[in-house]
Amino acid sequence: MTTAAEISERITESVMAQKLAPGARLGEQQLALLFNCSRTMVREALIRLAARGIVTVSSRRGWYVVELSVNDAREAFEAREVIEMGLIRRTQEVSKAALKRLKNHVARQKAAVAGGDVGLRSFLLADFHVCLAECLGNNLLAEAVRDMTARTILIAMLSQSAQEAEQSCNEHAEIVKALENRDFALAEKLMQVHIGCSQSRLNPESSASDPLSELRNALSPIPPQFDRADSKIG
Amino acid sequence: MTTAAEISERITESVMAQKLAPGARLGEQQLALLFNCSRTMVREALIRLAARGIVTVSSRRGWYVVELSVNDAREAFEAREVIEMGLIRRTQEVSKAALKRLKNHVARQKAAVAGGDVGLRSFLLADFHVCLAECLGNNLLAEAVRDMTARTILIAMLSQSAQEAEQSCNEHAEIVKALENRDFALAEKLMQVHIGCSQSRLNPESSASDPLSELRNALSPIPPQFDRADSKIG
DNA sequence: TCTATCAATCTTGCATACCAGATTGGTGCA
DNA sequence: TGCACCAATCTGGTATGCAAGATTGATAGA
Repeated sequence: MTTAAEISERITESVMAQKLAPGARLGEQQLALLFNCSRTMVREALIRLAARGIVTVSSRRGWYVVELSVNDAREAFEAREVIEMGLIRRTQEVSKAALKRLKNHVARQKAAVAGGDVGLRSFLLADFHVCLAECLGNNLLAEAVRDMTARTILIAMLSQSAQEAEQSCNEHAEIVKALENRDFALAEKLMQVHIGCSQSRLNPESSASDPLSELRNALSPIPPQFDRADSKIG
Repeated sequence: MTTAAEISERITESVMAQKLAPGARLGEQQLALLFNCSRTMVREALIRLAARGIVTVSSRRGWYVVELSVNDAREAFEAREVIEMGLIRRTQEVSKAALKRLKNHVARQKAAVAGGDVGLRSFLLADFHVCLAECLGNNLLAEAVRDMTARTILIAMLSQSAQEAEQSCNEHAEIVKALENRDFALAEKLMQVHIGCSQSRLNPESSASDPLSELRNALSPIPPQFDRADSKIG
């Protein structure tokens, strides 16, 4: 059996690892089978995730990973900027232990980027921000950052390229370095640029509030050079 | 019947109105009776509230309004400062409609302070901060502010005096005025002082993580001048 | 051939029943 | 009198069952 907490954690992590796309269906019965538990447990997990803005339920139709509107997207990025920059701004010192933890985290990110496990890479790059909030001494805001980071991932679903991931990772390293040098103004500025970058990489036509977005995207016309001539089918 | 959303809203509002003290018991059966619905609905509401940090459950003992530790208290106030100051800082303009709404809200606060309804007064003074976040254009952060404001209320349970309420209200008015004058730096500073004030008014011996706090408080020795001689009982 | 209607099926909504741990009050023994 | 043990009861934990809305596919009529 699996507890509701475990189920919701697994789902959150899968979202952060980009293993669950926006709009993905989360059937109660399916999940109950998968986690070998009753629908009650699954429902409890989904209700929690709904309260955190990760999933939504459409009455008697099903549970789905949220699909954010462009305004939702703006709010999520703004929220992260406000919280993460604000946390750095009011920091006066970062403990040795915290710095060590952060450096360690960046090292793991580097390894994941080099290793090529896209899921792990995506998760760690997002989790860094949660880790940072914890290291700056506020678990309450760290939880908020977790939810909001998950949301921003659900927008930027255009899977990050290896190159972009490496840049992200480097920016994280620079932020930690600035914190170590007690140059908090720089750290704050770096964070602003870092979050701004993710946001600017957004594909403005993607997702949005259009319930057909997924289909539209999947069925978009194929460029000539990849046409049937090069396909094995047909 | 009552829906889970309504139940959780009612409980949140009661907390904000200081009608539910930290540590207050929320029995499933009791609530089901009160709201004329099944325990399932009540549980759903409580699970949501738990995800938002308003209530906790002690296994097979019961649900309770959260009692925050001193560190939780620090984090909650810090979180509010970060979010609310950050939101103001990045504001470049407040729409006419938003200003009107804010002024209207302050007027309602004034009326409540004058009127003497302690519950309504407490609720409105807290709700102002949620309203402000909404007016500054971020509903996601507004929801976060709601939860965190509720938490700070659960710390400062030493019911605010009428005088303090009036001061709070005046500070809100000043913040709105600064926003109207586009003096966002001033507004940010005023907000910092305002939140700092609530925090500094904390009674350091209150609540904390002591499970006996409520009893301890209720059974604290009675000062001589209010002793049995003046009591009708005995 | 196209469309409108209906039935079968799938999925959540909600209540209830039963289980197990925690608490409390009582009882008997030292 | 005080303590330890036990049983009754209270409370949440979990599963299950049935109801009802939504969807989909089939069928019959135009």
